[in-house]
Amino acid sequence: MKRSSTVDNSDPFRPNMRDSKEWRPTSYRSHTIGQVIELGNSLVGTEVTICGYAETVRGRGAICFLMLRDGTGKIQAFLKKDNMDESLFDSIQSASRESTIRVSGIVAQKRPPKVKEGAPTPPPEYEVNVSSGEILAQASTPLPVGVIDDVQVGLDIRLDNRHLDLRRDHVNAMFQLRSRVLQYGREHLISEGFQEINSPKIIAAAAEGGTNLFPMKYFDTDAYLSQSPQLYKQLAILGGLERVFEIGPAFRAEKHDTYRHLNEFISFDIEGAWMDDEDVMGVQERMIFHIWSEVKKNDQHLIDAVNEYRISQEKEAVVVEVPTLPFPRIPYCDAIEIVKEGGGEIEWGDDIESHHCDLIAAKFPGFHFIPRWPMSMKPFYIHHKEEEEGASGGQLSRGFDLNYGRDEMTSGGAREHRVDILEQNLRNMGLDPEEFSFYTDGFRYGAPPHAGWGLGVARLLMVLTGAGNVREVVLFPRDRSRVTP
RNA sequence: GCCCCGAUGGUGUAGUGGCCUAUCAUGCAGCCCUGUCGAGGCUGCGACCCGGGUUCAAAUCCCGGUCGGGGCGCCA
Repeated sequence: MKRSSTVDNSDPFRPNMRDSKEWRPTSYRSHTIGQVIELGNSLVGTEVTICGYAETVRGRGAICFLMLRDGTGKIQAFLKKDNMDESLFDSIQSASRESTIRVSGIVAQKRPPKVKEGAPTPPPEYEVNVSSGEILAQASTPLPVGVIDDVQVGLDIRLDNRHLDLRRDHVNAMFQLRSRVLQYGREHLISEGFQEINSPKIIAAAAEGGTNLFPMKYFDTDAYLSQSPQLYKQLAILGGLERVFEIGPAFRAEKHDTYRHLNEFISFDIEGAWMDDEDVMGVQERMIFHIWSEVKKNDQHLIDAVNEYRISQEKEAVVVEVPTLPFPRIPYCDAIEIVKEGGGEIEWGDDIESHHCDLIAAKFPGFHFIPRWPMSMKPFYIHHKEEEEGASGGQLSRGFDLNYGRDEMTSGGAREHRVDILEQNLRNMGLDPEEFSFYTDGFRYGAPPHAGWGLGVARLLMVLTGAGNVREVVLFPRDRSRVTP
């Protein structure tokens, strides 16, 4: 992982939004703005061509300051009427904010700003003394939502104008973090021998029962959008792929409307042969440890961009605290006791609801696993051992959840590999094994014991970025009332 | 599916029956300023969600609708 460690992130003009050192020139620009910032002094005196959005255009008369921003950073372009074509100068000077502009000129060290007496001298900054340029596309006015305006915009309006919302530093940073989280997660799983697969999203039958599926027409037959890759990743394991993962969409036609639910979401799934629930909990905690460690090591500038906004909103800054391994395991039976001790009304066999999770989170504020749920509360494909029973005699399962605070991140478990028990589980849950023959047939010819989990990517990002709503960390969220943009 | 709440310029807000030809900020338009950097100064523009009702009088009260917010259930 390459990363410049010399960049001063405290400087607002050097947000270092992306590591752009290796980007090649394109037809439109010789350098990214991030490169001009990072290379700084070594570029002084050389001509560069940069492109970006006009964040501000200041000054009237014979000089003009154009703050240009691209996806890698921001830099000031300095325009002087004497140094360039007069009509071009006039048109850039009167360009609307967020117009895209290309400028060419010599890199120079900026004149230092006036500082208060006794204040430290800021580090040197660079600018481009423009000699030529071009307005690539003029932005309409007024902007439907401000990019740098000092007003709070509601989430709904922001999502209607996501293309502009994304131009805001902290929003952009959150999506860069999302990409990093997926990258580090992949890296880790590949290092443990997992291979990436893609399962079908158009399916014929109810995959697991339970949640509602979106129906669709597949030519002349009825089909559904997949609610989970669960059964297909198991089939991949039965086929000898040993360790697989998939990062893909899942669709649920539930009419929920909360900060943590969407009707389309990205599920980060794994499945591994010859593994049980403990084994895959280990994979998960190591993967989260790796993600957090790498973000802390490489991406503090992105966290800083998020925090700069949070502080302006008088919210607490987020801190990337790498969790210690192993994560606490709080078996379901113990969790019930904790809820009871905390004054919650709950009995063995009840689901642990959000307000119950608050009581557990008071004792275990970070990531924690809740293994060994009652079999009756888990899907048919979850494995159980007959001899494992709860305090009141109910059958336990090898299913687990991973929670952070009050929120569930993951659901997983050891899978049932014994076909006769699998079919009995289906019947116990009121499902017809015949309808699942595409799945159960996979178990008839020798099946390895296996285990896996599914992780909600946006929920994990909520923890990392402090976002209070999954919609913040999903580009174009799909919820009960939103299918556009 | 259940419960609670809300809707005022492009954006975010103040306004709980007459003081509203509606507040403030931001924005936008224009002018002034030859190195700004949260630029500054001046002038102007722009709004009461829709439909019905109560009242001498409705942004304000009532009913319906639409859209949105919060909580719950369910889940990842």
